[in-house]
Amino acid sequence: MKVLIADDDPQILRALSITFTASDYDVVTAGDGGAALRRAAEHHPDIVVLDLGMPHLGGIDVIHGLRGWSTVPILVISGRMDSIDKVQALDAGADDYVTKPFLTDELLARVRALTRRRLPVREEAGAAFGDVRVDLVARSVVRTTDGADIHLTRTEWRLLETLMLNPGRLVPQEILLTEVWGPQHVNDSGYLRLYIRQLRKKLERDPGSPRHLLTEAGMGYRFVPG
Amino acid sequence: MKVLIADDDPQILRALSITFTASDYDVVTAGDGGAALRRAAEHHPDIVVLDLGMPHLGGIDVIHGLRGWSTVPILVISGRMDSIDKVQALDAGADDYVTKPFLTDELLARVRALTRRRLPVREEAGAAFGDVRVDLVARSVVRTTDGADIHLTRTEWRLLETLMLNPGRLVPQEILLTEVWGPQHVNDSGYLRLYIRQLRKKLERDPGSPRHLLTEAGMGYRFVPG
DNA sequence: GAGGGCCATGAGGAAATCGTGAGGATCGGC
DNA sequence: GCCGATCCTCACGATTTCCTCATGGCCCTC
Repeated sequence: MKVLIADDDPQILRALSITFTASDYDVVTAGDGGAALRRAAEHHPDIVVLDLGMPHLGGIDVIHGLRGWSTVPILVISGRMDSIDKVQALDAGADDYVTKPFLTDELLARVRALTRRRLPVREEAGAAFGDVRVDLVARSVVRTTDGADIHLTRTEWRLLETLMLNPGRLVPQEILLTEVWGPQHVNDSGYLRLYIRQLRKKLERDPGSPRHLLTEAGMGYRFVPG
Repeated sequence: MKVLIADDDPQILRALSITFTASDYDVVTAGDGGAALRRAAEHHPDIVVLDLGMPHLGGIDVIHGLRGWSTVPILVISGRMDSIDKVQALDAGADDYVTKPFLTDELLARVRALTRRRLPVREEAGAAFGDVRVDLVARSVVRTTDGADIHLTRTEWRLLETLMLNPGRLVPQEILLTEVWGPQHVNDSGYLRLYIRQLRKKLERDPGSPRHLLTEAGMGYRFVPG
């Protein structure tokens, strides 16, 4: 489980890092709003812990920026207890709001509550098709003919996940590029083609004439289960 | 949007009912834990607002009971600020925890944040007519006679979508050309005829005498569902 | 019944898009 | 620093998609 912590106070940043690391999270940190957005696009965290009071690009702006392309849970930390701030942050797209000072136990419990929501969606996610069985939660692919494990890289997983979470639906190139390579991807689908090929090589019975990872020229790709 | 409010204090129950009703929620109430579980099973609310301090069957028990069969978002209200209570409730399956006294605005914002996650359940836009069923969201066409997938190209989709979003209405050529080929299209409807033909070939039972993609000479085309 | 719009049809070439192979850049572990 | 895994760049056929062109039918007008 990966957490992105964004705070302009180095001391708080450090304290939170230690807290989350001690609870077995992978921690990514950002010292300002711009860095938070870049880190999020780069690392695809499972949860974002965000200080509302950052200079320049503020917390609300970061929420808007993230929500432009991501549905990652966002927990806001703030020193301000005003109702207006809370409402503004929550309506901008934040999922929870904690005021300083807060207790570590409560923060961790709220993070658990937020990340738990994602799991049930993915628990059902996964499917068997062709010669393979894919488990998106466990991140494993098994070939059903001989039981061999098939290894996918990080980028391959992100791409496959985006496609498999929309079974039967056409997923536009733009969406795929944004989900896998972040919002400021290069507008060239060169590497998208490359990774589709990789997936077909590893998952399709006959990569030359795919039956489950289909191309729709000029539009995008489609995952067909079964 | 339907909310279940569970509290043993009739006064709070009434106040919350008024609050949520004023915000256009359908309100279901329960005065104790047992009633809360029964009402939830009966009414399938979109969100549950739960007081932790109910006698007999307490709030934690209700959370456990609900989580046995439902993933409905649960927001807990409590007079106790102890960290241990919050952690216990959140880890039992609650999604948010608010301590009394609280502001109405904040409560409503938190409820919005919790229910927002559920919305992206895609609604199917499309229609069935003739021998085919068209899903504009998934970008798929299935022939109902034999279940075969019918493939449309990008331009064909854009044209069909423009027509289907105006069911029964005449769509002028000028509108179609602008929607499909952009504002500075060539003012010749040569390719418009071509793609109408393509769509008829793929969607109409008898492309020679179309029943759903109709020509109105000199004016435009009309999509007739059914 | 001749002529002119307007539309349907068929075939074929231009252009965009895609699949493929080879190879260099980058990153993290040792 | 080395090495392997991973990620990305580039160039070239192959395929799909898009559009042009030419022909013929229908209907209305004159």
